[in-house]
Amino acid sequence: MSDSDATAPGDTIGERHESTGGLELGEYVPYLLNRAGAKIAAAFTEVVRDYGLTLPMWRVMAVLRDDGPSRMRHISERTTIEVSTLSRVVDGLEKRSLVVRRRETSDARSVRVALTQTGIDVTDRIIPIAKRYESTALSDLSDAETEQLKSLLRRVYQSMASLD
Amino acid sequence: MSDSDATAPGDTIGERHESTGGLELGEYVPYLLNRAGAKIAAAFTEVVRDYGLTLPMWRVMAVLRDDGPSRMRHISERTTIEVSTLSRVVDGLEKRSLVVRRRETSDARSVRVALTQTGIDVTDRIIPIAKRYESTALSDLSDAETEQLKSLLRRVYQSMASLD
DNA sequence: ATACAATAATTGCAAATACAAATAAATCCT
DNA sequence: AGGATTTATTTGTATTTGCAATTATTGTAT
Repeated sequence: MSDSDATAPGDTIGERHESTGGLELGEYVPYLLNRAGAKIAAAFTEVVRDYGLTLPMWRVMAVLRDDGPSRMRHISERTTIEVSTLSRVVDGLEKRSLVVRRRETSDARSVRVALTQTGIDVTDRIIPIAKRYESTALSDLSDAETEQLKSLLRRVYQSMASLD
Repeated sequence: MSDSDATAPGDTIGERHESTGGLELGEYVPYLLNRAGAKIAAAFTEVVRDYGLTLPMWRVMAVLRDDGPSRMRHISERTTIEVSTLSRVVDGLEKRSLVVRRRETSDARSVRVALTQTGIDVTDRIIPIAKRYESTALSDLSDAETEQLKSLLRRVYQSMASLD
């Protein structure tokens, strides 16, 4: 399939830089990745807003539901939210009684964040919607292609993660 | 790697639900997408900082290099940067003499943003670095797999874009 | 044990961001 | 043509973010 790029070749104004210079964004993986991710994020931001949540809040909750009570550092790594930012996101969740912070007994520097029952309930109410959105995103892909995509994304992540 | 997995099973608040409940983040495409994108973005943020640029600034410049002089609306769509935010990003680029704003002659509501010669030069100096980072991200993938990934990402984007 | 570096989380603060309102110009309608 | 409507962009403002500094605790070396 030829690329369905929105770039009209016969643009009237301004010179184009077709063959020379450019990055060819339509072929540039970081661009394609960001674009796809941003679209899904934008859509889901609206969903969680109906539950009084921001997207970062939801991401934290999803991680806690999946991994169980966790330390800030762990949540930060899994959500890609900076710890300092995360600290305030958790403030918000705590204020809404969706999570509790508790000092770790084994290491008093650490904090253990856990969903409350309300937090679990809210998360479980949103999860089916999240899955529906995922289905929408993948609606044009066969099951095999979906698995292929997941695998490729994991490998790209690994390659980048090996840098730090 | 090797996560601190400090999940104590006998916890009172927020039990773990292995097979049930959770979203299985490791299988959840929006998560994988965001994670891979965030890693690349983080890495490249450091690169462009050496050029006195933020990542959004760089994205705008890359679009302008690729598409030629463009309107705000167009740049906003291509970069997924909100127009109001974009307006201030362009302010910054203009202050650095990397772009110029000019009123469109055909439609005086619109603004045409164009790279200056300096802007072109800076962009062209960063592009090879961008390509190197892309190569790193894709270092584990064959050429065929890379093409596959691009195609899948385009199709995911299309499916989401068809919602609005 | 005692000082010294490393780790976990929070907080201060400046910069970046998003939403809504304002401004300005083109298009539509009758 | 003239008033209402839509479109393109900018600005006001409250919120969010990220970096650096701070606090508290643990690990380590002597």
